[in-house]
Amino acid sequence: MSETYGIAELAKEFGVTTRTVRFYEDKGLISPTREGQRRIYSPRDRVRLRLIMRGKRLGLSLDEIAELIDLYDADPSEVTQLKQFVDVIRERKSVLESQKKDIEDSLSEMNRLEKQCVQLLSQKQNK
Amino acid sequence: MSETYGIAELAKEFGVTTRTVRFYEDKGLISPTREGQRRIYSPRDRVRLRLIMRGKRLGLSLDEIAELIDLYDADPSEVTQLKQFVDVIRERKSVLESQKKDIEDSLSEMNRLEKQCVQLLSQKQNK
DNA sequence: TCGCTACTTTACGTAAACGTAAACCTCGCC
DNA sequence: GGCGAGGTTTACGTTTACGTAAAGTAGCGA
Repeated sequence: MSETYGIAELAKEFGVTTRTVRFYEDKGLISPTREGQRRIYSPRDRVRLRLIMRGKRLGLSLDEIAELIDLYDADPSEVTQLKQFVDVIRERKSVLESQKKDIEDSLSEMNRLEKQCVQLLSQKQNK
Repeated sequence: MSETYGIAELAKEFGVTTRTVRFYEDKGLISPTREGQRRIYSPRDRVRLRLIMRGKRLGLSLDEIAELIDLYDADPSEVTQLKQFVDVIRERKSVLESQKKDIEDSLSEMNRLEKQCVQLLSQKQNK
């Protein structure tokens, strides 16, 4: 029998409120079962929450995140579907690549700034 | 004498509406000069717009972007300020690093999915 | 002088992603 | 059997980042 989680437990683990977790359910991002009226979360729900959080860190909207999660779940049988599927994946990849470039540019600027500061500091300290 | 730009011109270049450009001015992110009542944008404003767009692609809020732009502009004279400055930069760097990791994870998942699809496709095609 | 185009201010509207408050279960414990 | 902790639904409130409409202005060509 596999592990289950309560709402407070998951909320705490991911650093959000229970309201947020319920909100994601409203949006169809997770679908816990019920035990009476209480929500019971499966490991699968937990994985989804992890995906949601990563999406948010990358600046995606909940709608975009939903589409991505569907990507993981989908199981395209038709060849046509499969081809569309590949297109979506490549689309997504190119977005990620350009985002990666943005980050690398930002990082090298930050490194430059840091270097300047450290140098300035050593100058001021040594006089 | 250096180049200037009109609002429609810049809006078009960055793929946003003029409303958006004015909104950023409202938020203090850019400050064009005026020629009569019309806004005149400098190359500096243009650079800032570029920074704003990159920030948005990385999922930052306009407030966060404002802070980052201040980072570039700031010219800390005091040693104490300089040290704080370095702290802020390192903070920012660590956020970027973890974002980079998220992206790389996403990318490898996409690659895995793509591979699966392509393989499935070739199976179906060859039967 | 008219009319067009591009720009302006003012202001109300909206979608997303929750926050917050109210009022109601229900389970375990003293 | 009361009650406190933790969960639930319902619903209105809030912030961010603009959209959109109205009404005015300024320059420019016919």
